[in-house]
Amino acid sequence: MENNKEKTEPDVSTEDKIKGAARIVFYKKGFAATRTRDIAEEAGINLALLNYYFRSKAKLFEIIMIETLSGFMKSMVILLNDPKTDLDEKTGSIVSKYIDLITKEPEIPTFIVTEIRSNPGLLLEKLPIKQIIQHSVFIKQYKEAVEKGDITEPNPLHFLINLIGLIVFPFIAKPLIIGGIEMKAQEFDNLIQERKKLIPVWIKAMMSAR
Amino acid sequence: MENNKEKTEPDVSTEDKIKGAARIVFYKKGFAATRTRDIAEEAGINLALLNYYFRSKAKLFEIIMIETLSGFMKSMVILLNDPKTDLDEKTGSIVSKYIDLITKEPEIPTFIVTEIRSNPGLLLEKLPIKQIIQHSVFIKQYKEAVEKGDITEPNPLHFLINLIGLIVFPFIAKPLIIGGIEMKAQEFDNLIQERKKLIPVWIKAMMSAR
DNA sequence: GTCTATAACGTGATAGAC
DNA sequence: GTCTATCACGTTATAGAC
Repeated sequence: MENNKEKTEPDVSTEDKIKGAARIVFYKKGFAATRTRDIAEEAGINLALLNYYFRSKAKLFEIIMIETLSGFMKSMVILLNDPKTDLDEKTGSIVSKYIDLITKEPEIPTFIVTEIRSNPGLLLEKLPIKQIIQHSVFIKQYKEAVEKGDITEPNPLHFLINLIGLIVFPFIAKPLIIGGIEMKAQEFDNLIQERKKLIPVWIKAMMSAR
Repeated sequence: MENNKEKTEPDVSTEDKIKGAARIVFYKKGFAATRTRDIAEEAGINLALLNYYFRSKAKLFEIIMIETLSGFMKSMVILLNDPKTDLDEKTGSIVSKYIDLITKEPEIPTFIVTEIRSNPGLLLEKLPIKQIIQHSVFIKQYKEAVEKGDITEPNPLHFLINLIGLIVFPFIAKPLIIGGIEMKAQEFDNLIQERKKLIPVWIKAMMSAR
């Protein structure tokens, strides 16, 4: 029912049309390579309206950036702080949740990576990752598992980097995989779906390796 | 002896000064966000010289891009095709080689990822990844290991994605790690050095998990 | 709120003197 | 080969009519 492009949607506000279009274009091309004309055209509106609703290209970008980042992190924080799930369940739900999420919007990881490079300061003020992760249920459970000997790697940062990396990296490297090996888009999707089952198994094996 | 910035180097050709500066600026900012003036300034030469030696910004970029890509892939192809090493040794040498390489030039992975997004066609003509990898010694050895039951995951693509991802992802996510967790640069380097020993162990555990 | 027209500016590239 | 000066163009942003 609401599955169509913005252009054919009748009852969305102009402001939201612009934001939707900005998301599409910024995700695909990044800030520097995006022209405000691209956004206006994608939104099906006049160029001047962009500056009427948002003051500038930079301001519009910042809004998209912050929304994207916080939207992306939100599920992570919630899942890591769930007291009702153990470590294995947390791994499984994060893998499943994020592979689905990124499959729907595959450009997001590369977008975040490229744009944070040119603006590293923006996020660390806006997103209090540190506090949330350091006092999370996950960290507590991780330390317990290390003490019990279920996990051999004492540093939870390796765990998180590996988990997120195994999920996200194929999407970041997608053009290289597709292009380098002449893979069809459908085959790539299958590969990703396979990983949904494999990554939790891999993670468990890795972190208890000796 | 030759450890200084280009600016103070006496006896490098102007052409090489420009290429060196272009590498630095393109790596850091990407094609779209780079101004030819930035490169000229970094090289300590006049802007007009850039167009004298290289026809345009795009042409200069293409040279840097191709040199970077082929330089980055070269070691991989060689190591994967070495008939004298087994799978474990290949893993170890690739991890060690690439962590050292990227530690020296940490911006390369993000540079490749971001710039290939806007120019996916460029590389797949220039780099015959497919042929080289499909007929590699590595593939042969991998299939043998699967048949012997040493490896449970039948698809070598997962192996390669995981291996490269575990190596490269921390560098790509570096601003997030450093910023998000308020890590010092030195601590990050230590983390990376730890991974040099850990990744081979992890990979072995992952790929023989059941 | 939305449009057209245009100002203001930045950037890639070149002409031409040395 | 190297420089200064400048052109030509694309892009962001705004003024002002509707």
